[in-house]
Amino acid sequence: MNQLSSSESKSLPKTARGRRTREKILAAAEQVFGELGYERASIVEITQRASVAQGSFYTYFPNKQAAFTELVRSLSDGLRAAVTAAAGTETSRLAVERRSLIAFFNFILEHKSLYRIVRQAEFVDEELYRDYYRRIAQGYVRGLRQAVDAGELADLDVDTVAWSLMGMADFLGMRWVLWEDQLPPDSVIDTAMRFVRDGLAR
Amino acid sequence: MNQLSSSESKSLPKTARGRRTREKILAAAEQVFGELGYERASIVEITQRASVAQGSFYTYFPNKQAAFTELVRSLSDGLRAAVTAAAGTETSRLAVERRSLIAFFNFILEHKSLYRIVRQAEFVDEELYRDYYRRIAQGYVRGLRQAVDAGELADLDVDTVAWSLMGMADFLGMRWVLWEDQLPPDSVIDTAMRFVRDGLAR
Amino acid sequence: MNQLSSSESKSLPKTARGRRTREKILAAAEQVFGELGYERASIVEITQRASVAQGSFYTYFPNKQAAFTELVRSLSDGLRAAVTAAAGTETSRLAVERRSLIAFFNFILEHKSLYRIVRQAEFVDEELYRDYYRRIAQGYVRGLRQAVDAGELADLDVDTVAWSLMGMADFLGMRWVLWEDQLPPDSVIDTAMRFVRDGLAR
Amino acid sequence: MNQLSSSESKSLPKTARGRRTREKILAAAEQVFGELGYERASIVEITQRASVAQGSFYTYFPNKQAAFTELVRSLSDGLRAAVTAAAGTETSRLAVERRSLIAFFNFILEHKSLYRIVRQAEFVDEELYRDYYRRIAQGYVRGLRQAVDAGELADLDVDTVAWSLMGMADFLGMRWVLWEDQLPPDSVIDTAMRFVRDGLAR
DNA sequence: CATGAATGAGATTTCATTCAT
DNA sequence: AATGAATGAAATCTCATTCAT
Repeated sequence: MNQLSSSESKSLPKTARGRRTREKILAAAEQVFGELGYERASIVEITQRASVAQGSFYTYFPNKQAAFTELVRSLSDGLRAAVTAAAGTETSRLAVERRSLIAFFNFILEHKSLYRIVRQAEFVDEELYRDYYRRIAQGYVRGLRQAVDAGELADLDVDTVAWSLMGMADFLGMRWVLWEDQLPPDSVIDTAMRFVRDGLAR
Repeated sequence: MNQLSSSESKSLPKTARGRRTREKILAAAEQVFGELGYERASIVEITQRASVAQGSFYTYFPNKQAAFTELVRSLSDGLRAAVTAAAGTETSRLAVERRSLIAFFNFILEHKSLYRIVRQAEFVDEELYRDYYRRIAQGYVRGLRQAVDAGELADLDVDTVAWSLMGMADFLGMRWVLWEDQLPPDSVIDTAMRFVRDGLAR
Repeated sequence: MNQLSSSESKSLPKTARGRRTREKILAAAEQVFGELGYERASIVEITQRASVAQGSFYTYFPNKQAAFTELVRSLSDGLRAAVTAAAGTETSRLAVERRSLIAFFNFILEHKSLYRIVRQAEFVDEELYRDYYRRIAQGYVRGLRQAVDAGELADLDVDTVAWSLMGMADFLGMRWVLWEDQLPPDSVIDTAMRFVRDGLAR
Repeated sequence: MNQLSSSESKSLPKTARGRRTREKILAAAEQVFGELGYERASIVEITQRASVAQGSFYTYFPNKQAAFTELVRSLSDGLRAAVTAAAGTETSRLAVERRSLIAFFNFILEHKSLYRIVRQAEFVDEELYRDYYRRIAQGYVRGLRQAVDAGELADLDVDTVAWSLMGMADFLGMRWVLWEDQLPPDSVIDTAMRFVRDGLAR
């Protein structure tokens, strides 16, 4: 399910040493893309931070874009995994919502590059970018539909709600986690959850 | 419509011919920045589309970034003006909210470049980018605070709500207006407004 | 009929200065391609010899290949013009043949790069390369056909003869002009012409 | 068939396995050099086609050029052997000439890479390139001198004639064998031979 | 004001060759 | 002998910006 299926990699390393080098490059790429954006991120910068020669980049990636794409995919997978895991055994939709939101905030606190990388994706590979959001929306839709079916929520248009909730989370994350470099205070989470609870109530 | 606070412009043109040239360049820039993103947009491309010589760009803007900044400012102003105007004489917060939302959708339908330009701004001038959202948030905050004070809404943390509403609108606009190139169907707007109404109800 | 029809040029210079620069670059390119071959010829080397900045190359040619192509075309045109002019008012086929041969030798003595450039063309643009020879062959064919029709020559397969004569001239030119940097001695020319005379006699 | 005078090879393989690997590499090199030319041919491409690791190339050749040189030598030897063998027991110069020509056409039909490889040689190792032609010319000269001495041919300058004949053969081969991928039709060979016969007649 | 040429820094990518295993 | 990773120099090309006319 994860990035090993990514067929865009030039050639997956066959030795342990190779694997290590590839990881170093990807890690550096995450940093640099996050800091400078796709266009301003240069292979020189990436390889320097990874402490490898410029040419080594091309041992593992056919070009700049491929590394970027792999990064987006891998972050996207990581985020969805983290959020899914967070839901745990909760059953009430609202409890799941709260935990997911917190998991999301935690994830981006760890990977602050995510925001900037995803937003750059819009200009690098539009489909990739849309897919990122579509996939997250799908998660919301599935959860919401179940809850509606179970009579737990009002019978709203789940698509609209999914994108609304995603927008909320995204902007709260940007405002507090990204810009202030901290988890949002409880008051924010409580307010947001109350808003959601009532907005979706039957 | 555009306030001349833009102090980064070299010198505003004095002749009518100059003004026209400047406008042509800015219009071309909006197109090109929107299509290609800041980095990939080139002065050659902009001046070609504007049908002026490359050098003429520098008659009106000290550099690429200045033109971009002015564009962001001008779009930002335009958007806020449109939304404010839309509110009109409505008094109920919800009615204002609905009209604003629709005005927002209309504006970006006209200026689809707005999204892409604003998102590029993150990598060109971070302050500019944050300001764009902060200013819009301020508008929300003001309105919400009044409504809360008037007892029209529940006593929620207005900051959180402002960013949530902005996120909702932003994502719905992206999903329907930007990606599908149309105003969202009524069902979307209705669902969103119901959600807001109940979420904010006392 | 000449290179002004070459549509591959990025943009023909509009000013006198521009025209001069373009010429300087082409002249340098002829040198460098001739000395080093297409692949080893670098834009740096070309622009240095032309005493212009690297970027200026791209003001006049979209890429390395375009400059090369134009060069081949222009040399090809030059050669054919020189040979045609040399024939002058001679009427006997053999006299024309002798003058053409000498004109050919003179031309390549002036443009020793021609050989090497044309041979590189095989790897740069195969059609271009073939055209070069086909066009020259055409010239031979036309002349031969007339002479045959006039009963001046034996009724041989003109195509075969054309390519044979071209091959002879090419190799004699390579052996004496190119490698020894001199016009072939009279003995060579006389022998060759005697060979041709008898070989083609009725 | 290949003489091991190639002193530039690192060390000839001692095991059978080694010999096989070396051959695989050379065969691949012939292909790749023929298709892409010397500069564009890459070691990666060669070793991939030979199904060996990149490093293995350097087990058998000190560098790219050495492999190329060996290839040229080996093709050159092969060609001369084939042509010599074809002459067989013929005694008339013209009969020998005809058989040689046909043998030449046959050889290049089998080794179409020959042309392209030899022409690349001009830019890789000029001496090698000249030697290739000089050696072939020598063969012609020897044969012609004998025929002249035997009173079979007119007393022409054999050097000039040798290079002329070589040029003819080369161009006919290029035009029909290389470009049309077939042995030249009989009419071509007959015309060429008639031309030679009369041109060289006493 | 407007034009278009000129500049040169910097970016991506390729590839022969070396080296550790 | 063979493998595949690592290296780094060099090449092509782009483009914001400056300048002469």
